[in-house]
Amino acid sequence: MKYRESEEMYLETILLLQERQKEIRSIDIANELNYTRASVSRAVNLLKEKGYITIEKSIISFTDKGKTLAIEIYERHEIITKVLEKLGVPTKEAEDNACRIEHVITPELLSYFKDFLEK
Amino acid sequence: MKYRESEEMYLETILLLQERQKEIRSIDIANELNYTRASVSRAVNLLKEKGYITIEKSIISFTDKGKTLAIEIYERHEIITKVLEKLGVPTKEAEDNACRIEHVITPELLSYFKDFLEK
DNA sequence: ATTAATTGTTAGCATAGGCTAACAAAAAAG
DNA sequence: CTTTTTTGTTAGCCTATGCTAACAATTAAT
Repeated sequence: MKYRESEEMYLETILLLQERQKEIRSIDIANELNYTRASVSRAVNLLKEKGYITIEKSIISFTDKGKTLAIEIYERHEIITKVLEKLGVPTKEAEDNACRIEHVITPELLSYFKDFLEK
Repeated sequence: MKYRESEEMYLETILLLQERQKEIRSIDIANELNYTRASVSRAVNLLKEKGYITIEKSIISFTDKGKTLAIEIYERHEIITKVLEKLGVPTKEAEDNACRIEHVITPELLSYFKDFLEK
């Protein structure tokens, strides 16, 4: 089973929100992802238990481990988007699909994508 | 939620098996996907209920609807594989990732992929 | 400071889709 | 034609992850 997707989306969303606001709470994530507060509440607690984030007075922050992972996911996203754009896919469509593809590709394919972008 | 993936894998597997043998039973799918007979038993019954296959004396056959869908999925797979190969990804890796990507991309992206292959 | 609004949490439901265990039916072997 | 092996099915467990409903805690407004 691969239930990685949801976790990755949460981490990525937190990273994204960090670029717009300094303090992030569950409600921000809920609004961004269009999930209920209840769903987000549970999810962030799982992220906390896994050591990806800390929560102090409802303010969510990455741990080093979490930040590293989030950045990795985001880079994956960017690389895929760029590759798709190079194939002639309009930005919106590329972004959209990168979001879906980023959770499933192998590290090897990602390497080939990097190679492709470099030449 | 998108629980499409599993269903698509089953349909695709049945199509694949049809190219190697004329009669397909649950056990063949189980062997191919490395699932238990129990899991496959339930899954094929769901496919039957959805009108994608028929089961007569354990022999599984596509309905027209199911066959059409399976072929569509398979074509998606092929197109993605070809695109990846054109980017310099070795066949095995391309196949592997096509298998993962085919369940998540939008129809629009698929169109762009087709365009890309045609020029 | 009370009241009202906004956030967060908890409990519990639902579904998809794997699994094991136990049993039933069908096919193969003797 | 029994016995053994192979298949198929059923029941029920488990996890991830969405949801609603109800309640708690915090923040903002009067």
